[in-house]
Amino acid sequence: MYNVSNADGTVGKAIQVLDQVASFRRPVRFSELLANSPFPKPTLYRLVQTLSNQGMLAFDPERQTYSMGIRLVRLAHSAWRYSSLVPVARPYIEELAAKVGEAVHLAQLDNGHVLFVDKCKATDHFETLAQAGKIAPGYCTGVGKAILAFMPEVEQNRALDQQSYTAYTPFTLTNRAALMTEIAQIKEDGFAYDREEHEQGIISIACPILNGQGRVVGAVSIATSTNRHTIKNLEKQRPNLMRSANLIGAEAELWQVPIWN
Amino acid sequence: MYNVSNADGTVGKAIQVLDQVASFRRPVRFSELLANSPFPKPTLYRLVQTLSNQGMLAFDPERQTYSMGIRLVRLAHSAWRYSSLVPVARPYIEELAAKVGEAVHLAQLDNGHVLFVDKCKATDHFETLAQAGKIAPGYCTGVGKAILAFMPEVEQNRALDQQSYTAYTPFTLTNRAALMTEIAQIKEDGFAYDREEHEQGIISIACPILNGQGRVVGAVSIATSTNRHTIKNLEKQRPNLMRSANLIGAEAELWQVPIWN
DNA sequence: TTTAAGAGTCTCAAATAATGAAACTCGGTT
DNA sequence: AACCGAGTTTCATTATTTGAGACTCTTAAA
Repeated sequence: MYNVSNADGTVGKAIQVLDQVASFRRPVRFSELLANSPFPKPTLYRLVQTLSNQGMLAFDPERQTYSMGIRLVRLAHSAWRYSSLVPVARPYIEELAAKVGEAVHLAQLDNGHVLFVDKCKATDHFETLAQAGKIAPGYCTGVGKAILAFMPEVEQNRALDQQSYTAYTPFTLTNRAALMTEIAQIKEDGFAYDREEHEQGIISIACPILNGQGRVVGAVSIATSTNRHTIKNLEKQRPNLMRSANLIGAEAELWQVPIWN
Repeated sequence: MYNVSNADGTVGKAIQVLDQVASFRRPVRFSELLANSPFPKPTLYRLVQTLSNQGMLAFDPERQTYSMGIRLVRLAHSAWRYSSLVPVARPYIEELAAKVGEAVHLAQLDNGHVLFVDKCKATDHFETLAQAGKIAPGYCTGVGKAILAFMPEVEQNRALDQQSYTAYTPFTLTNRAALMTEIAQIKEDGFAYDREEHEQGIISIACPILNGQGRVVGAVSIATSTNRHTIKNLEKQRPNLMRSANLIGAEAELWQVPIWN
């Protein structure tokens, strides 16, 4: 797990600023950044300048706002294309999506965050991009819970503490204790369910992807709506889902083992 | 246009390293990086360490290789979602794709590079892995030439020098002079064509997206295959394409004007 | 087994870049 | 005219970065 807390040097600080800008999810003024920044004014100012120079941030001189730079998209393309689970998992999740006729999600870990990295819908193919890189809440999604359940205990504890436990729906687990019970069950069972916990009407079944050392590297899920299916129905997909997860895990093993977590 | 050449401080160097790792398009060893690095061994070493700590690079201890870190995907999501042309252009390119029944591409500039940022297919499952963030060659794609043609002269000159002029197909324009002639034509005409210059059998018509100040901020194209259409056919789409480009340009204006170039 | 070579890691004094309090500029108020 | 807040710049101080070289460890050859 990488270490965000003790910023290593200037580079660490710069990345911290990137994170901060990203957290606003909109163009943001310097003073807004300054207000929640640990850095003194000139320091922050220079960081933002440097990042803008480099295209990691984009400065709008008209409105005097900063937003995330387009250069990140170029860099991330490489990450996504060559060093995520995606290149390995693509064929398997496509196959799975075709077989079950429902949306299949692929997620992996980034510093305790569950990150959607790919998505295949049986019919349409293009919401994918909109979703790649999106953060999935760990405590109320199928992939999130599957990954959490199989994380090493120390990291799991840390991750459990970091969850917001916001009640998105009446079914959301809204405290750590409830989630821990659920997670124990998932670990025993090998599968996680999202019972409309994140969005009303949306359910899913998820399975962790383990590498050869039994370390969790991600999760796959089949998502559908309550109009079309029930949890009972989804359970029938367990063999298919597990098979895909195992194949991905096995191949990820052979292929590469970056430290994602 | 941001300034990559004169690295600003440590942060600039770190980003330079990110670019270098990205350029390999595969996991890369420290010594490989060192071989083409302007930095002395310990300096490069510490930079990769820091970047790995921060999740901007991923280190595989098994193989001792570095690849792009998954954290970039998370950061880029914000860029893509909140500060690219995509959120503004999405509805228009979807509409256009539906209307013409062909693939529609959206590209914008990143430091002289033409970057695909979105793509809508009408229906089909053509083999197109996620393209977002992919660099399009400027000199042999529709969107590339459209953008190049409308760039301010100084930047255009620089960009023209940076092209590789590799002959992907027999139709590729393989030198600056040929491209300049073409570009003059495009500027007059308002439209650019890709006549199988990048890939045999693939043609497209592209139109620049101009903001209120007449500055080019991106381009839209309709791409198809020679099996289905001819350039003559594509010409009929000029009104549709132009209308979409204008709408996007107008809205981008109102919305935000980050410096992308 | 020894020696050599190469890749990766670490050290430490010197060089440099980052720091931040304070001061300045520039619109827009009061 | 004085004030205010946001953004920018200055400059002496401080802390980080730097990189030649030395060290370790693994692998390969003698």
